[in-house]
Amino acid sequence: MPELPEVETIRRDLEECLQGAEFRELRIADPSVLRERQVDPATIAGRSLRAVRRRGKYLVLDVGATQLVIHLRMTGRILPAGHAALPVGAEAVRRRQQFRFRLATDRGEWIFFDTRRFGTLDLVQDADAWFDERGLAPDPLLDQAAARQWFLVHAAGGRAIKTVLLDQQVACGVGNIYADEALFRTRLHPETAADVLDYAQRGALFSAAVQVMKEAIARRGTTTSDYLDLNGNPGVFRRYLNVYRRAGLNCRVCGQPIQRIVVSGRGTHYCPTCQAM
DNA sequence: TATGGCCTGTAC
DNA sequence: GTACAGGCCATA
Repeated sequence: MPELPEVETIRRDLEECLQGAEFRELRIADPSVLRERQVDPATIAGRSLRAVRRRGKYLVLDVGATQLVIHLRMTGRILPAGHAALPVGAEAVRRRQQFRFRLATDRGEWIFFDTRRFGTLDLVQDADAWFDERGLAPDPLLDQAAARQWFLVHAAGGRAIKTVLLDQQVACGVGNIYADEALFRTRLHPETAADVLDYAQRGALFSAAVQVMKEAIARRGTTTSDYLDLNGNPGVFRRYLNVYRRAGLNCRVCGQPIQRIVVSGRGTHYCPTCQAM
């Protein structure tokens, strides 16, 4: 599922192929994709793409007065129209709602394809203000010092540290894969209460999260099942994972089997020896 | 602060 | 047939 490294990979590719492109049409095929509508979708026609930005797991297409805020959630993909990974024929008809919106430009057409239809599109005037209103944390890569300070202050309370790490108001961009990996690297048990950690431990956890996400970007992200980049290719960071979806396999550090538990409703993977409570 | 709902494809 | 994948939001 796309987390910060996967979204950043898509952002870079989009920037490379679409920066300066002129938009012709934004066609909403599945109305449920569109949440916030501060701007009429018709107004993007004839405008050119100024920049492609990202904050956490949100992608932002900046068209001047309009900002298209895209969230891929679990199964969202952005692919060129006609790509082999898209269903065709009767299958495409059956799954037409999964073609959630289309973006036609003078450089071709792109499809937001989303099997489970959890993804969202918000049309807003000022994406950063919109994120701030929702309490989203600063981006840990774009604004590392501010995000670190924010994390030190907000990673508190009696919640499990894994839950806190997944809270986008505390550390934005971290999802289930990189939360488990950052906790492993910091040798923290995922159910440790956040407020028993001192500032040094919180800082180390933040650094581990940033580090593992940077390494993942260098490998174009992690594909476990659904994620594909803009060209339809998977990310290859999966082979460097230490714990995520490795339950029953041996820990690469101590050789003991990796365990799977559920923490706030999510599959959580850790080494009981390296990450003793 | 914790849970259920949103969704559908895949694996047992 | 059932469990599971899980980011985010609404609700209790």
